[in-house]
Amino acid sequence: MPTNELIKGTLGTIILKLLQENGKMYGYDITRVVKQRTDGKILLKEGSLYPALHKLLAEGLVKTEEMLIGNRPRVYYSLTPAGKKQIAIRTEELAGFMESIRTIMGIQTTLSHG
Amino acid sequence: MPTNELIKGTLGTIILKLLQENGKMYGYDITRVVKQRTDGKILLKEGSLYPALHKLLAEGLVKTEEMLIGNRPRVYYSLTPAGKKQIAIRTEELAGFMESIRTIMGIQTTLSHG
DNA sequence: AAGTATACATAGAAAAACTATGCATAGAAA
DNA sequence: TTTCTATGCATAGTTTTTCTATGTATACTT
Repeated sequence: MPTNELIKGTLGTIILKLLQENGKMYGYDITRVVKQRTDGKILLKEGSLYPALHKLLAEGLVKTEEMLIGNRPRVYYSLTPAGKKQIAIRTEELAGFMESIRTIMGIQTTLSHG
Repeated sequence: MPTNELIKGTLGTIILKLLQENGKMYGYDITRVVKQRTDGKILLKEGSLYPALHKLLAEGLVKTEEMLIGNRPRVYYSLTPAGKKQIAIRTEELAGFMESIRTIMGIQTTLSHG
């Protein structure tokens, strides 16, 4: 029950969200998207990513589909129904947590308003 | 070098920020302020708080001042010059990280604009 | 031929927060 | 007066997460 635990499990939530957007993705793909979307600020390591994916799989939140591209194996991940449900829950949890942190820290969000 | 590590160390940053605002605080005090400011969403446990305070102390970012209230010991923490410098650095780091997460997750911030 | 990018994986280390204790004072409720 | 709750500090040990460091292998580029 991660009521607290100051944000742990963020990576799992990020992965679920990306799968929701893109339908199916494979590991290497995810690292690139995260890197690109964060201007290189968040660099996922294989040692973080693959265990996180395996955990989501064990939890039944994602499923896999293996295929060969040429001679190279590739494992696509996509959401299960349970995974789809989890996204709303986790996103809200994460948003709420970040809102709390912002309240404490007095952090302003970068806004282009017009 | 916590370039990545998905937000670990947030607690230390929170503590520094609260000390900056309030000048000096003691442990139990901090748990109450955090609870209050986050509407009970973040509940610091002693097992998290005191080790975090001790670590900040060991890093030279805070200093202590012990006193007795009646017969009860109380340990006040306040910022050292090094601690004051750290706040800007860590706050920016945390803000940048949260901005990245928001970008990935597509989280909207609650705004009252007019 | 060598280097870089792609692609998956795991073992072991490190860090952070947690649970569960322990001790003790103080005030309120029963 | 006893018990419960709040205050106040502390640590030992566990769990979780991410990391570093490897290992294997294909594919493309130079």
